[in-house]
Amino acid sequence: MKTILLIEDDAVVRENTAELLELANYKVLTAAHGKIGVNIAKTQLPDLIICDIMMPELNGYGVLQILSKEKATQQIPFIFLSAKTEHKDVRKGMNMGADDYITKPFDESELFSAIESRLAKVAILNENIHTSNKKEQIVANEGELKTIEHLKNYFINNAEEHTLFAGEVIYHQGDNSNYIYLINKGIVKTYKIDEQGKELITELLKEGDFFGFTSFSLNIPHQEFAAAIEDTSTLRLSNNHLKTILNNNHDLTLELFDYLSDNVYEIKEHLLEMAYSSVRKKTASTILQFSEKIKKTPNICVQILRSDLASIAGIATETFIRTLSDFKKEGLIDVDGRNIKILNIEKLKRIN
Amino acid sequence: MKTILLIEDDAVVRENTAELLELANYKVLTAAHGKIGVNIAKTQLPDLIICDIMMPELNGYGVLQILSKEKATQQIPFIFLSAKTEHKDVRKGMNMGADDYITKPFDESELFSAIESRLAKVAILNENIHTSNKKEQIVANEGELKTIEHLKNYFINNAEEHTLFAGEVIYHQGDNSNYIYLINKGIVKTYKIDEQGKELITELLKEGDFFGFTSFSLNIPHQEFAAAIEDTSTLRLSNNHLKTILNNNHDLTLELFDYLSDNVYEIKEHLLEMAYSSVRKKTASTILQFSEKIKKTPNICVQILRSDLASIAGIATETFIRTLSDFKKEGLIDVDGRNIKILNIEKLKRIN
DNA sequence: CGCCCCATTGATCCGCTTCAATAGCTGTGG
DNA sequence: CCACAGCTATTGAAGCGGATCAATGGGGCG
Repeated sequence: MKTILLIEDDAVVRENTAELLELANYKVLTAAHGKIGVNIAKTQLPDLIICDIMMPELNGYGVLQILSKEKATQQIPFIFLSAKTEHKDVRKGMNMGADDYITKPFDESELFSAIESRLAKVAILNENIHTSNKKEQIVANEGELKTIEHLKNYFINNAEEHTLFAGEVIYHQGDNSNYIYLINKGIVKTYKIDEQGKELITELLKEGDFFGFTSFSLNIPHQEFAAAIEDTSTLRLSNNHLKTILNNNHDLTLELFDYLSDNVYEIKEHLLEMAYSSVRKKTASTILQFSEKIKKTPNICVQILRSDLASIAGIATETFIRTLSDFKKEGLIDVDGRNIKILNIEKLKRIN
Repeated sequence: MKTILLIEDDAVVRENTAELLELANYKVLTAAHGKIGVNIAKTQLPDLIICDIMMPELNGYGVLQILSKEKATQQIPFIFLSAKTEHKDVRKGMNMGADDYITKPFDESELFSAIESRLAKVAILNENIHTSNKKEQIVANEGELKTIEHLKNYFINNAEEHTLFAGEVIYHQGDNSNYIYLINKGIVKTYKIDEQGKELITELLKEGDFFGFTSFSLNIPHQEFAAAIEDTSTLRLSNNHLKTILNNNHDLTLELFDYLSDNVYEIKEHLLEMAYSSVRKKTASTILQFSEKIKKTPNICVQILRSDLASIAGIATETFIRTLSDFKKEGLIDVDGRNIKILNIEKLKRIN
């Protein structure tokens, strides 16, 4: 019988869910908050953990972080439980290494399918480890790249390094697309230029991000520009090379597909904001996004031109600066030269 | 030795390219415009055709159309040659059944790699036809779905039909995403709603389009709404079912990947316009896009609410209508009830 | 030390949204 | 078959938000 650890602060949800799981013939351990959860996880080593995100004492992210540091607990499948809220929270969790997540309220079928699929994955993984010592060697080649993390490793070992100075253009709109890039170090913007020469930044990319996808089967040239915002090192692999890899690694292909659709949603979010939001909102969410994304030091936007920030927001540089000044007067941020420090993150998020 | 037919009106380009190809040991036939090209193709049955898009007499699309109607010529690989121009033109060509395209100016390596890869595909195809009569039966199942067209057929035969009245919502933001949809008949919009309740249409989908992708490996809920604009029939297949199919059909997965990245570019284009274009431009390109996309009768926008059009453009309904009135006065369009008829398509495209 | 690029602030102007009122269309029920 | 309700299209007027042009201030790099 499989053991499941359920960490959830709301007693009602906790008990209902536990009951459900027991009916489904799992052994259930429960914890009312993160700290207890971590202790149980370490001592009992359950087969799977389901964990709420918003909790007092120690929240879900913290639990995941602690457990993923220890060898004994790091490979236990971890499923987040969250209210139907920001997509971003989810991605944050996934980036930290969660395996799946379920939104509250959920029905049984969702819950069980998530659990089963995660347990099944572990089973397959174990089997592979036991049966295939030979394969281990291939992992270093292109035989067995299951996840995007594997692909990143492959890039590090096999791709061509390409270093760029701040401001240098990586590709132009209309260039043939021959490479897929992974950022090794630095920040890159992809942008478009309209007929009047105004620049709009469509994506900001940092260490660990891929870019440069157009099409695998066709010779479609790039539809946008890419340039380094600061000194940057990229790893690039030819389109065809990557295609060969994908041909041998179906799971990876599906992961990349997900990566891309995630991307689509982010851009659509941007689209909505672009269409209807006030300059105040655009400004606020641009600095929030940038500081969150780049995160050298928390809550600070550093070393980026005002004009670049403005062209993420899609507004005039002067307007952007004016709004910054307003925010400063209102005590929401502090400006020190080129750096912007966020003082009141909550109020900034609530701006409309 | 393989024979290549080159159809190109510009004598310089034609001769240079022909020379290149001959050096590479192909037999080359040349034609100075579409009509000659079609004749040569029918009589000589080359192994591959390279054809310019913009030509006098009969343009590239026409050539492709004619040749794809005849059994003898329809399976000859067809590569378009085009100036580095609108992405859209390319997609148009691909939809009509071209196999690849090359942008001018090109270098030899591009040209040869395109040719080789197409010739290789044909070789594989032939081999399959000769060696595998058994497989033929499987094609009807889920064994061998190589292209998106195959997938569409599969949907028609296996997916659950779902009919909707105009205005009916297909899924809400926050809903769990369990299905992938193919539109059988009708028009669907996907849209987002901002905090003030304003609606922005992120995509318009018609017969033959897929939508509803979120993630294959995770339980990510929909991040937008989808609703029928007119009475619509969709075919839907569960996420897991599609995933199973993709697991068995790698080529199809790559095609879907391309389909999605194509999508990304379209949305980014929209983003740029949203950010910096005037209302006149937004209005013009909205009606152009809609009439082109929906194309019941050429150059007419029919049966769509003004408010829907305005929320593609991302502007107020009143502003949209006002701009329509202006266009009418300027003789660019004609308005008849809910219908909009485009009179001067060129001028409309040039609006800024 | 000086130049140049970038940040900042001011003033003006116009395009677009919003609110409001009216006209036109469509479908439903008596 | 007509009348009325409810929705959609259209036009008008007013007010404001943001772009643009222009000028000044500041900081880093050669």
